[in-house]
Amino acid sequence: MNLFADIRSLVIDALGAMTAAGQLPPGLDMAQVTVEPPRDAAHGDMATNAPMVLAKPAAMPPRAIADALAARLSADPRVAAADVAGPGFLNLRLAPDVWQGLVKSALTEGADFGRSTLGQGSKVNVEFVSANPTGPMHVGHVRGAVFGDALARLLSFTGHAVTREYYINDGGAQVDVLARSAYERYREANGLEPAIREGLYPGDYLIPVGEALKDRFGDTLLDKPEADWLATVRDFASERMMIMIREDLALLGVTMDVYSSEKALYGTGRIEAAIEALRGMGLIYEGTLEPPKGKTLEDWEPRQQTLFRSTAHGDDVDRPVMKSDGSWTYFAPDIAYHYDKVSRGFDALIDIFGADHGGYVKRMKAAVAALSNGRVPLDIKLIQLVKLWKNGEPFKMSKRAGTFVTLRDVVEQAGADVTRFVMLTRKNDATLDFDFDKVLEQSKDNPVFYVQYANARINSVIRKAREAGITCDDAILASADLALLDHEAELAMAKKIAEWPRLVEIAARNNEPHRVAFYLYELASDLHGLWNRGNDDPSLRFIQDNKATSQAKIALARATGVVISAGLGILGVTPVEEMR
RNA sequence: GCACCCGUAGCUCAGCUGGAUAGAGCGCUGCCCUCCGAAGGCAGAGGCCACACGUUCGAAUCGUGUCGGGUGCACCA
Repeated sequence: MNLFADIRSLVIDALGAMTAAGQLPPGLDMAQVTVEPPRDAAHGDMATNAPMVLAKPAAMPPRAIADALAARLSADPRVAAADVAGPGFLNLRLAPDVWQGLVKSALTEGADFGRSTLGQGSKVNVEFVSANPTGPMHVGHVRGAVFGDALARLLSFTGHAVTREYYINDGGAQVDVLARSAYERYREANGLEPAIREGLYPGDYLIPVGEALKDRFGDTLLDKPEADWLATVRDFASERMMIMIREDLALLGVTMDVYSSEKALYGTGRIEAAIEALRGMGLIYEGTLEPPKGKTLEDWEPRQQTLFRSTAHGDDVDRPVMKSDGSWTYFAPDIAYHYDKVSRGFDALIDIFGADHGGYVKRMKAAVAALSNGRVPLDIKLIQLVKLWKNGEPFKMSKRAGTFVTLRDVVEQAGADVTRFVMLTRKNDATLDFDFDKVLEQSKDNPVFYVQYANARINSVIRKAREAGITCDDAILASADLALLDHEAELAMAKKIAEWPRLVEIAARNNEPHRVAFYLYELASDLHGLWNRGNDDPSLRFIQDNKATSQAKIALARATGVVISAGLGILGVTPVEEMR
């Protein structure tokens, strides 16, 4: 149930009736008509801009439209008052039983309250993490993983058919480096001195890989030229790395539906097919790029290459798909991979990249636009850096080669729930401070705690009420006499709950899960406020002497809890029942 | 030089598809527990929404330009 959508329908219907009655000219476009909460609650419960957006096309003064519309809306029992304000705002005040009914809806719909059909079952592919399989996940990956997972949950909740996908970058030079690094650990496992040269991965995490190589191959790979073992060790090691990465993701509570391999694209003709598809559109040509301006490259020389005319779809310069030696650039398999996603029938693609890949956005969008004939939108969300803090100072990665702050470090220190929530308390394109001390603090400084505390208080009320012999099952609460919820503070709480379905849709439309985190904070704040008003005014306490009154008030608390649980569910955070 | 992101209270940040007197937390001042968890709440002070012009009935929001900060810029992924 989305009350804002319901009232918007009411407004649209009223406008239609006005048109039929000759009060408005026919053929007006109602798409711009909105119903939203006014900025100031004193203005009413909902406001519509209809008179103002229709004034010009209807060639009528906004107040005239507003007056007529107000008269019609007032006839609906849900509308307690319709006031024209300012230049032509129409402020609606809804009857208390609308809000009381909303509390009931939240209880009967439970975990489905706020669920939306916005996506209409459209198939959305969310590609995220996609870390190179060369080592454990580090802190830089965590935010992208959390964001992608929360976005996937949000889109599922709003009626999209979501596929979570990980693109394994196992086709480039970095997996060869991995292989050479693992080979040295293999030599070490065989009792030889490893030569961890400059440019190899020195991390300890490869020691067990070396031992596993020894278990599998004994000493048969020793003293052989690289060409004999490189492919074998590379496959073995990158497979090991992926196992480790999956374990890391599991620590965060992130799972993938599909893992796609870059390497698997080579030798299958799929890269060639994608490039040929573009060539068929006249978007592939042989040419030479200009040197970048304003930046002197000492070794720059003109090169004849195979280029993708990405400028035809909004990019700044054309991009090479093939190196001058005839091998593919990294961009070519990426094109093929996105071509594959398009041909799998997705209606929309979302890529989640680190902010350092910003320069890659236009060309990727150009490729998808071309390959899908503009049918499939690609949204690329760039995830900004996370700055770690500890003891009041920046927490630096150690300079010691190979020791960096891993995902595991973060999760073990802060916990998955806290990590996830905090990572989502900022827009994806703003840098985020992650303070190890603060995130574990039990105070309202810490938004995770604050929201969890609200939920714990709700559960505490229900516990106490049950001890007092009051039945508190959702079904019972939903059928309580909610007309007893008539205090302005209680109705305000219900109004905040009513915003949830609307908020979810806004967040989903913009691919912005952080809005959920901010909303939950506000919801928790309202709950804490209501709770404390019970100190001054005993009639606002949730548990009363009268059983029926108690149930009505507990129903409100429980409805709040339903939304907190649903919201935390989208963020992938477990609601706590009790604070410890 | 070009592209992308950002510029909102002392600090850290929200702000929807343009809407009314621009919000929250921290910090500062002062209050509230014989009362469901004070791990909380209430109130106050604090703003040229970087700047200029433009579009509009209306701009923090859209457009152009300037200034300031970040990031990325040929066959590395």
